[in-house]
Amino acid sequence: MAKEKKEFVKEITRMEDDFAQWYTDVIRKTDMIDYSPVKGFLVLKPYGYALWENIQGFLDRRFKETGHENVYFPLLIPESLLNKEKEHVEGFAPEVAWVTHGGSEELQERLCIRPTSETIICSMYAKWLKSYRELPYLYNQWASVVRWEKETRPFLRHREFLWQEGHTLHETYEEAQEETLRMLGIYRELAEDFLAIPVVSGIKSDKEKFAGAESTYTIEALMHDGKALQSGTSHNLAKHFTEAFEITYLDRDGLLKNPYHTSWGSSTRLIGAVIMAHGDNRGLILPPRLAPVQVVIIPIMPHKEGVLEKARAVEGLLKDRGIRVKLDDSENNSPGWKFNEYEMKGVPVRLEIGPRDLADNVAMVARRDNLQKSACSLDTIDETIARLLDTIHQDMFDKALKEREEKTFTVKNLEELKDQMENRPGFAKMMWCGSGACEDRIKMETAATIRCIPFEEEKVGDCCAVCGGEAKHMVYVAKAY
RNA sequence: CGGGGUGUAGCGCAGCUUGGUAGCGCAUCUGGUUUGGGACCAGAGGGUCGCGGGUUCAAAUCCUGCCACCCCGACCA
Repeated sequence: MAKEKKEFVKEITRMEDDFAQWYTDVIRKTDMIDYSPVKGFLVLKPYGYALWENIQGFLDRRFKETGHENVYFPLLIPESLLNKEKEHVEGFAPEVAWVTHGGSEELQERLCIRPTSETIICSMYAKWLKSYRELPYLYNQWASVVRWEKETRPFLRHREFLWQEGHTLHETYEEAQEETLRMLGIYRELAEDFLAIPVVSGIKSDKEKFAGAESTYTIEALMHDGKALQSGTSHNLAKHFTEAFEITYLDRDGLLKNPYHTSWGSSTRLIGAVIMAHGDNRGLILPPRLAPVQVVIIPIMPHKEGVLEKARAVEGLLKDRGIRVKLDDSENNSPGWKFNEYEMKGVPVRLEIGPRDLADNVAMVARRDNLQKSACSLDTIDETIARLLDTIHQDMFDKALKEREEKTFTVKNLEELKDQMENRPGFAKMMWCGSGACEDRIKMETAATIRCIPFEEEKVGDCCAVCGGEAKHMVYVAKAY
C-alpha cells in the first residue's frame, strides 16, 4: 500500500516539470468534467457546473444592478447575415461550424452555428428599434457558442463553450464607451473580488482586437506557468455593425441615425483561470466566494458517541450564517481519504471534529490555501469561520498578486524580451511605438504577443523596445493561452 | 497537412519478439474487522483484445487494409 500512496503523490506533484500535465490531472481528479464522444466538446459534471453557476450568479447580479436584462437569440445564423460585416466574417469564417441539412433535405442557404451573436442580434435590433426614446438597449444572453478550434484544452479552448454575451445600443459614442468600460470593470470585479485573481485591465492593439470592433478592452491574468490568460473582453463596436445591419432610429432632431453599439463576454474559461492561478501540487484551491462547498466537516468517529451530533450542530450553525457547508458522514472512506479528497477538490476550509476535540470543546480548522491547521472553540465557530473565509480570499489574492509581480519584468529591447520569455516567463513591461510591424516582430521572434496597453501606463523608457523609434505606449507582453 | 506513438475489463497497463486456457493494479459488488493524513482480510462480477480481410489445425500475437485517439511543427475567447 505504501507503494500506491507514493504513486499518488508522484502523480499530483508533476506540476514542477509539466504544468500542462498537472492541469489536466487536476481537472480529471476533481471530477469536474468528462470528454464527449465528439472531439473538442466537454461534458460539465456537477462540480464543474457548480463553479460556472456561481460565476453566473455574481455576473447576473451585477448585470441586473447596472440595468441589464436577459434575452435569448437562436443558435443558428443564416450565412447571409454572418457575411454582412466584412471584418467580422473574415475573423470568424475559418472557425465556424455549418448546418447544411434539415432532415434529409439540403438547405437552400446553409446556417452557421453561432460563434458569437452580434449578427443575429443586430438583425433583430434593426427590426425593433424605431425611436431614440427606446435607447439604450441593455441586453445580455447566457448561451453557448461553437468555434471549430484545431487544438482544444479543457476550459481554455473548446469547440463549444458556455458564456454570456452582452449587446447594447446607445445614442452617443461617449455613452457606448462608458458602457464598454463599465462592463470591463465588472469583469475586473469578478476576477479580483470573487475569484481572487489580480488582472491587468487595458486596451487591445489593433491586431489583437475583436473582428469588427472599433476597440477591444480586456482583463489579462497571469497563470502559474507565466502565461497570460485573457479572462474577459468588452468591445466598443461604434457603428460598425449598426451601419452594416441598418439599425436606425429617429432622433430628437427628426433625423434617422445609427446607434452606437457594444458587446462584452466572459466564459467558462474563467474556471481554467482559477485552476491555473491558484492550484498547487495537491490539486485545486478554490477562492471561498466561488467554492460550491466552502467548508467541509469531517467527523472522526471511532466510537461515534456524540461526535456526529456535534458535527451536525456545527453544520447548522454555519448554514444559518449563509456558509455553504457539507458534512461528510459517510463511513465508506477513512478520514485520511476524505482529507485528501477535499483538498484535491479545493474546498477552502476543513473542520475535523473527533472525540479528542469534543473533550476540549474545539474543532480542528484546516485552511486549504496555506495548509495551516489550528484549533477553534466550538462556541464561536460560526463567527470564526465567516471571518476566516474573507481572510482566505484576501490572502489568496495577495499571494497571486505577489506571484504576478515576481514574474513581471521591464525589458528594454527585443533581446531582453526573448530572454525573459525563454528563461523566466511572465509579463514583460516595455515601450512600443504603436506600429504593426514591431508587433509582428515580437510575435515572430519571441512567440509572445502584446496582451494590452494598460489603463495605468508607466514610462519605462523613451523608445520602442523593438525598433528604437519614439515610444507611444507602455504595453504588457506575454505568451498567452 | 508533415514527423512520431498508442488502441486488451470503467480507469491505468502487461502479454505480442518466439501463435496454443485472457492476465495484473485501481475501481465496483458481498461479508467482516476498521476510522486523527488515501485501512485490512476473504470472496465475487465484469472482455466482440479498435474494425475488416488474409496466413494457420489454431491469431491479442504474424501479414494487410481501414478507423480512432494522443504528442511535436503553421491559425485562435
